[in-house]
Amino acid sequence: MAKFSKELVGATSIPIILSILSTKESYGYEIIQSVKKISNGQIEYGDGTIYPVLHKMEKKGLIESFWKVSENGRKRKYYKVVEPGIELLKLEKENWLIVNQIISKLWKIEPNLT
Amino acid sequence: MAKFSKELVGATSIPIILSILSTKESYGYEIIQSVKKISNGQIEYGDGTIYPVLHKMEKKGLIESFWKVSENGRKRKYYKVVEPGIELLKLEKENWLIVNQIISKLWKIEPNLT
DNA sequence: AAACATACATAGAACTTCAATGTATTGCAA
DNA sequence: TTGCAATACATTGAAGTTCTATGTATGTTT
Repeated sequence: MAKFSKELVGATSIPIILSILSTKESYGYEIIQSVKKISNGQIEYGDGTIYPVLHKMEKKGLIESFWKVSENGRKRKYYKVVEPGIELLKLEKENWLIVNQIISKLWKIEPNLT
Repeated sequence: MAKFSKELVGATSIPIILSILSTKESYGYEIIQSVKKISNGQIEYGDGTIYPVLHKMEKKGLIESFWKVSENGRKRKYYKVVEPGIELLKLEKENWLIVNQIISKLWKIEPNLT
């Protein structure tokens, strides 16, 4: 997969997916494409990564899924974020900013803040 | 422990410890105190967190340990970072900056990088 | 002497990761 | 028409990770 450590991937996959779904509902394959595009190819989730994470998020009540048929007849499992997911996303953002400040202080670089 | 998710803790513990050890050699208990101080109490590693991570880092050849006796007779296991650890720290920094930019773009926060 | 802080260690239950493998369907090139 | 690639979702399980709980030990303070 990508060059990032699995720890970093593990720590950011849910926040990233929640962010994408908070702008519009999407399906697994498209989410993979979105992340690849947004990261200029730096992050590339595999099937074995995205689907278990989506299933876990749904099980945790962060997102909901529903099937749709596209215009060419293709069946897709769409996901949309629900309230608990929105709340978690806010929390993840706050925490990320805090940790980023700590790390920036440690590394003597300017943290990015609003 | 702290309020951060274990994923975020897991993704940042090694880079943070490497950073601390890159400024001066230290021992477990002191590293815990340093991190707590730098983060204003936001991050608080427990014994069960810090020692397994230090052992893993040593096993991976990132750091080396040696015992010292302090002025009051107390034996302490000091750790110092070695070349592979320096290299990994550079990599972790780069990756963190990249991921931070991706996340910031996603969250519409202006990243401000050196 | 007891309590607390300091100091290091480990077990193991619970959880996580993701490559490998699977099934399925549509579009396109040969 | 066939074969391949892209699209699309799914699951297993080996390997790894997390961290509470518990342990031992020692110096300092009460």
